[in-house]
Amino acid sequence: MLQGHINQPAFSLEVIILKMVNNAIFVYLQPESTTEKLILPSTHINVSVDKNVDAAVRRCVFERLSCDASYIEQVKTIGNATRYPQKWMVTSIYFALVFESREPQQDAWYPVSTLSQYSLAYDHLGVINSCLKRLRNKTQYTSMPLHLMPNEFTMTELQLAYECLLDTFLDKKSFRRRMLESGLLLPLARTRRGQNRPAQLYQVKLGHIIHHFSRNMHGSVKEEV
Amino acid sequence: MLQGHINQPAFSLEVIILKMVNNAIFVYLQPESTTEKLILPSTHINVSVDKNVDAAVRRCVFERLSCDASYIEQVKTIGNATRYPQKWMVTSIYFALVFESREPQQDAWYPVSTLSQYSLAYDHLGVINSCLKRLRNKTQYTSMPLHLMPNEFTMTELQLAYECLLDTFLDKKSFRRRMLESGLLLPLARTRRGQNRPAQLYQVKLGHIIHHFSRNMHGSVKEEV
DNA sequence: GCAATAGTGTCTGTCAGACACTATGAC
DNA sequence: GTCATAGTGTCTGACAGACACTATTGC
Repeated sequence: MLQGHINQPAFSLEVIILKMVNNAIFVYLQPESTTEKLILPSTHINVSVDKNVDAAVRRCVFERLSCDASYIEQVKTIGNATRYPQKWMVTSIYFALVFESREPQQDAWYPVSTLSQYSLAYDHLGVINSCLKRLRNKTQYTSMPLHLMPNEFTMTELQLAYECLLDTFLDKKSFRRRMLESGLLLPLARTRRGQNRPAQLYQVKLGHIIHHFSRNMHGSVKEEV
Repeated sequence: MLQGHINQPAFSLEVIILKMVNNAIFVYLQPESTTEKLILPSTHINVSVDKNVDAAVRRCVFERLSCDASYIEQVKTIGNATRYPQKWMVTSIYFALVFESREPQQDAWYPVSTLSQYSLAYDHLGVINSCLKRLRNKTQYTSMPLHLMPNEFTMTELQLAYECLLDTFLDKKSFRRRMLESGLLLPLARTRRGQNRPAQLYQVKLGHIIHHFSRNMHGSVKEEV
């Protein structure tokens, strides 16, 4: 294992890679080699390859998924002597949103709603939960969930993404109004056809990073089933 | 200078210490020993003293001001090979809000509005500005400025703090409504007397960290003078 | 009384929530 | 026609902004 200078902490990165498939959020985890417990993908800075920390995070994602993250955000940097045994370690935690349409089958994707059923190493369950909390918070007042969407999507699909993150129902009219008036979406000349009225397809406008709405969105609580 | 392992970046902390005196924000800066340019206070983790990164930040503040920070927040962690010459360095940037009533005279406090007149080392001016931008953003929808206040304060003093951070005028009625309805303030049995009607004194309720309002506050633009 | 600042009453505007409504496709 | 989902019209309620008003002190 890499070690820092004797008097200096080592530095590592951990990435919470999230994707959404069929209105459920999945996180990418891998078994720890010795204990078989699940851990977050992690890497160290490779000073001869990585231009900066963000680049190292994107490398970490690409090495595992062979696809680029739509969005990465630094959540926090934790550093103490106790998180990992016998080592004063500083770790920057990131989340990475990716769009990947493949079904999250037997491989390394776990639905975040059922994480407590698995055995996660260290404090990784807590770290994931605090990041999800942040993502959910930001979903209330930003356009962040746009980064979980495919290239083309309908308004209903976007609304389902928001609803899945917030775990509430949103009103269709309010949601459309908010999104359309934000000017973030580009209506395409195409529609998605089904057994019903065709739905307008949208794209995220070029250059979008994140939009901060001036009011929060709450929605109505989903009933317990 | 402390160095990380040959293949690992070194880790450091930089702290933007802010205080408010007479409705102006001041930042604590110190001259770099060799160039006399101004730099942010900075420290390295001392693995035998610091319990965690936050503790190291508080130590950094205390060593310089002999007082505790009211609030610290990690802004971001920057890491690359170019910010400091010849060294792949990872740095966590924090801001620390302190209340200190002493006049910011000849010593190390600089009004943030005039920083461009001074010569700051490296990218420190940019780092300070991006942190201030964040503080200003959060001032629009959180109770963060409460941490810049003394133990007891009037509603008008609090409003002036918000106005100074946002650089806008706020409506007195809306501001009072928002603050009082938030339930964050404890009215004291005391008033501040002057040449006018005495003003109710308030204290921040115990346990307050930060409150997120459901709408932004904008205010009206201050006229150019 | 006046000056100064504290604090209120109340109207408007904006936007989220609610929810009934219409529109357009497949069949 | 029916069913299904897309999309609209329009009212309400919460809360920020505007601004004129009253209240309480020192002098």
